[in-house]
Amino acid sequence: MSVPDDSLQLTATDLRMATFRLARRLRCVRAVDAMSDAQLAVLATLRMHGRRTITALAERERVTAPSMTNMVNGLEEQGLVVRTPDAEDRRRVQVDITDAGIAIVAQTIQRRDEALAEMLGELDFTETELATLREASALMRKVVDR
Amino acid sequence: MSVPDDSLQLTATDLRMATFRLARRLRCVRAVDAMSDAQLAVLATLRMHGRRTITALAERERVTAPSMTNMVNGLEEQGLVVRTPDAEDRRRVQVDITDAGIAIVAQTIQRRDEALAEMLGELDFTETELATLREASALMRKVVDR
DNA sequence: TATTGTTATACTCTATAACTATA
DNA sequence: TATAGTTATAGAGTATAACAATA
Repeated sequence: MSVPDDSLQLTATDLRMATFRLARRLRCVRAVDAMSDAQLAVLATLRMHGRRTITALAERERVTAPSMTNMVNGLEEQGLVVRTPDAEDRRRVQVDITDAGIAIVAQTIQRRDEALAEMLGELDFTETELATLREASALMRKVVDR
Repeated sequence: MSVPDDSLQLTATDLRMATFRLARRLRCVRAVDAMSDAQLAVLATLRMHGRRTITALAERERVTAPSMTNMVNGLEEQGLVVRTPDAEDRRRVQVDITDAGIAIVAQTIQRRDEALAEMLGELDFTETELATLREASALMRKVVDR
């Protein structure tokens, strides 16, 4: 190994604390107050990866199929997704995000980014500090995607 | 202002995405699988800041007083917190974390840090990259605490 | 009167078990 | 038989409204 375990542990502790606190702070910024994190996560998945079956969505969100059925019911009632029967395998149901659903995800992301950008701006960070945050972001995504 | 809006917005978007993904990944690591995020957050607050009234806990966790009453009931049934009537103001109830509650918070934090340290180790990050993550963590905490 | 906490009630998200329809 | 999805039912966490006890 190239670095001592101490460096890894210290870095992990710092990063864990900072990540949870910032996520918690940003999570409460939404396009629609009534929208739950669970619903928003389903919409974000559909927006990024396109139509998915109930089972595929349940696996991705790590919930059971009945839970996903329930959640898709709620989203469909709000007009944010639509169910389409699968032509090839008639047991399956494809779930698509609607334009209204896309708009809510886009607006939530925009609000969070604006809120965070404003926080960064208020602290008068230097270009060097902002660059550090961007480099760290790239490293964090490597950790998640590894 | 010292830096262009573009830098702020780009940094905010990178950091928002990385933060949410890493938090989501680490959130599923717990000492006890049956423990919810909400319960864990209450325990962590009590461990860090000491005894608190129901109202103070509700404000800190941004939930209503009835919700906090409900959650404290659940934690008390599990022996993780205890209610103590306030001697000075008998309307109040002080909530204290027990040794069992402290142990669960400590174990969860340790598991998450170990999981993250292992992820960092597997990617063979350099000392420079680890330092970038620690610097970014400090900046993120400044954002949250500002 | 105002504040602190609880109870009553309801809605959402979660689960497991049992069911239907299809492969 | 196995798979995809739904329904039935239950528990946890959330809310608002109404209440009791205390300040």
